[in-house]
Amino acid sequence: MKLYNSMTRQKEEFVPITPGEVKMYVCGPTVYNFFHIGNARPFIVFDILRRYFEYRGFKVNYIQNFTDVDDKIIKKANEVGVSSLEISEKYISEYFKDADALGVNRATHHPKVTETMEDIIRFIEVLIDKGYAYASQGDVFFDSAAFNGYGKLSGQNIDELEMGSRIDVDSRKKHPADFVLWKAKKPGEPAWESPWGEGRPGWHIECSVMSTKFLGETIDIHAGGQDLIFPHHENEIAQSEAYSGKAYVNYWIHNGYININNEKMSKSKGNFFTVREILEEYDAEVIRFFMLSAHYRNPINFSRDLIQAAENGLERLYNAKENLEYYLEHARELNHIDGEKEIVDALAVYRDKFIEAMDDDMNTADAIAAIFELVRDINVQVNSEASAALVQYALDLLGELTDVLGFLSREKGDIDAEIEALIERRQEARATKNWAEADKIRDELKARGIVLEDTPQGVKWSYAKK
RNA sequence: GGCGCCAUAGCCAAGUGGUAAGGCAGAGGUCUGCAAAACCUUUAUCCCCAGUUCAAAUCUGGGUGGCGCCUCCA
Repeated sequence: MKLYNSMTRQKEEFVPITPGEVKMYVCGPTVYNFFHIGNARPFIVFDILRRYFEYRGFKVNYIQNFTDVDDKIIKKANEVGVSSLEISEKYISEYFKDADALGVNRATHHPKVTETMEDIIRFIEVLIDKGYAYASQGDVFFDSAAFNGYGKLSGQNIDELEMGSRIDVDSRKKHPADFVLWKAKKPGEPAWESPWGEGRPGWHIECSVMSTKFLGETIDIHAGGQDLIFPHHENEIAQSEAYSGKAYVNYWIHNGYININNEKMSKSKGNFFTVREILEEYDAEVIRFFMLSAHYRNPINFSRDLIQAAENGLERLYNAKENLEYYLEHARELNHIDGEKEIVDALAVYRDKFIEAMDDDMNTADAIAAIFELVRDINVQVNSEASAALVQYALDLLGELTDVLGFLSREKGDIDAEIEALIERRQEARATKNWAEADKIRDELKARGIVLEDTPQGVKWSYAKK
């Protein structure tokens, strides 16, 4: 499999540190609010990367942190008048509600900063001992000039950064690019005991520590949004490589933004939609489909029209699945597959196309195209005349591929007796060519969210779109 | 000022050297009591200019337009 590595700026063959295993870390949310569609992109996209690795037989150790100590959490807590711990715990549980709803699988571990404090302090002590960090009045700074690879990920030259052009530089810093590892306590802030007095960790140090703690000093993949490249990931590299003397990450993977009217969706601009509000209108799989219909590194513009188009596209996939299920129940001749081997072989080609696309830097757009081509072939070749064995094969193959992308997981379930009776009554009306009555019942069911379709084998029902 | 990304049909979007995947929307048709689903047909020479090459959407240079990072941000 090839992955685009932000460090080398090219696609590279993925070679895991340990054969058959993937150690990956994804920067998680700062929990002070509901997350928006833009935040959801890395969660979804890297969940797919993980699923794909698992599909290909890798064991994946997947770590995603919660930043539960942070300026914004403290600010929110003060506004609401509760402790910052109450805020962070609340939004961790809200995070899981939305992420679960989106079908994002839970990470192997979801470590929190508050649970990693001792490790963080020990890590900073090592950096000071090694001469990469210095303390000043209860704060600890990383000495960026002491680490000679600073800027290698972002391509920034340490002396050409416009440091201080937008915010004032702390006069205690030796170099403007130095960043804080530990912040001394200010009044009204949560704090932990440390060798430098009471305080709390800076933002960048936590990811270095948690990644090292759970995955080791060198890991396979570190992922996140492109906006984390500088300074967050750059700083992580400096901290971790200064600490261990080893390469921190083999493959840096960054997703593109979600835009609105061609501008980055962000909390500070206020041009965002929360996942919570979009889920009220659309099924979670529609959001997945929407995000995966473009390559993960390209920006996606968000709009209702595009979500609507995604919903329509997804429906085509569901129709194919439901038609197959219907054939399976109503197939006239079962279990002899004479003359069908060629069809089976033809369908299997789409699995190869799917894998080829995913192997190429997770090209989900091409992978989805392969699924659509599979569906076209299924619709042409597999019908009510097909053997049950062939129908089952097509259904399994479609399920296999869509599972990797998290589509088509919705099951129909059973229909209730009252609806069933109405369908029966309509069938009787149709038998006597009482079309007015039949159409009236069909309209009534549609109003109740049940869509009927007449097929040569009988009537097929499905749920109306959300 | 430094670093970087993008520009393909009405819309979305793959394709990164050999004469343009897929989806949505639209039009026509087949099937159907009607509808739906499905199938068939139909819609592009790839922002502009110059260059390299037998051959470029794909490489190089120069434009134009848009976006991002350099402060917290997925």
